Amino acid sequence: MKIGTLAARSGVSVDTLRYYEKIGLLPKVDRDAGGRRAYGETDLSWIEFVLKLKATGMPMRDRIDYARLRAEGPHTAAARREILERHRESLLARRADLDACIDLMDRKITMYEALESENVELACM
Amino acid sequence: MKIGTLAARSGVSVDTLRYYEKIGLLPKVDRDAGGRRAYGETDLSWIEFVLKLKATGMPMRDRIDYARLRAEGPHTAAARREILERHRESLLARRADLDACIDLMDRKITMYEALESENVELACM
DNA sequence: GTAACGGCTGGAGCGCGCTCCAGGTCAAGC
DNA sequence: GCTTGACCTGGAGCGCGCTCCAGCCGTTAC
Repeated sequence: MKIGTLAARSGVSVDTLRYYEKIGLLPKVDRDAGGRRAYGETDLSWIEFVLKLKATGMPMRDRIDYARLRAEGPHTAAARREILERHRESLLARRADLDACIDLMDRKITMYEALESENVELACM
Repeated sequence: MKIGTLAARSGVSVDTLRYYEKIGLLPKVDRDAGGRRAYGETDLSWIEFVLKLKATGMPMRDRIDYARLRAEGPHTAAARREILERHRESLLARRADLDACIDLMDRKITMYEALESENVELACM
């Protein structure tokens, strides 16, 4: 699969794919006879996984570290697992924050409802 | 309270506080005799609230919209409530994404554990 | 009185994560 | 064979959200 196809299938632009390769987020990929990047299905799954890590807020440097370890081979498995475990912890913390903020939204919304129905004045909304 | 005190108490830098005022995230504040910004406790609570909105991913433009409505007065309460309700919905969606990603981390971590203990080879980690 | 500090303004600079461009090569369709 | 278009590289540019700076003024401590 050529870079345009991968871009279409992954939703990542061609320029961004080349940029990701440059910074080490994607492995150096094989080239065809004409020097063009030739991707496989594995590359697509990898990008999709990396996008998930990104979407859940894993910092760029951790994603790059993880990618580098993956490129180095199977003997880095333990280090990769550690990165994922740290990320898992941060996700749990973020979920707790999110829950607290959802509660806050609920309380604020309730205050606004009270304010609208009773015509009460409240400071600092 | 002067801007340096507010910066220390809110954890937001002096420069950033002035920047926030410039873009409308903080209301135009009263000045003392010497032309310096004089903040009250209400300003601090407002900043803390805005930081929470930021921390949970409310886009800058929504925060600014909300701040503008707040500055306009109590008759904008309904519009402000709507912004909070939209944000609440997005937080619920984000929590669902987060849960899915935590599951994914758990599965990947389990795969790594299997890989380490059984010395099995797995593609695309 | 004076030095030092904190605040003021307007505007430039910066780091991140792309995004775009010039100028070229290569290959597939007609 | 020629056109068209996708791909190549290296490097410049950009928008966001600050962050820093010059040059100035007022207040506070000694």
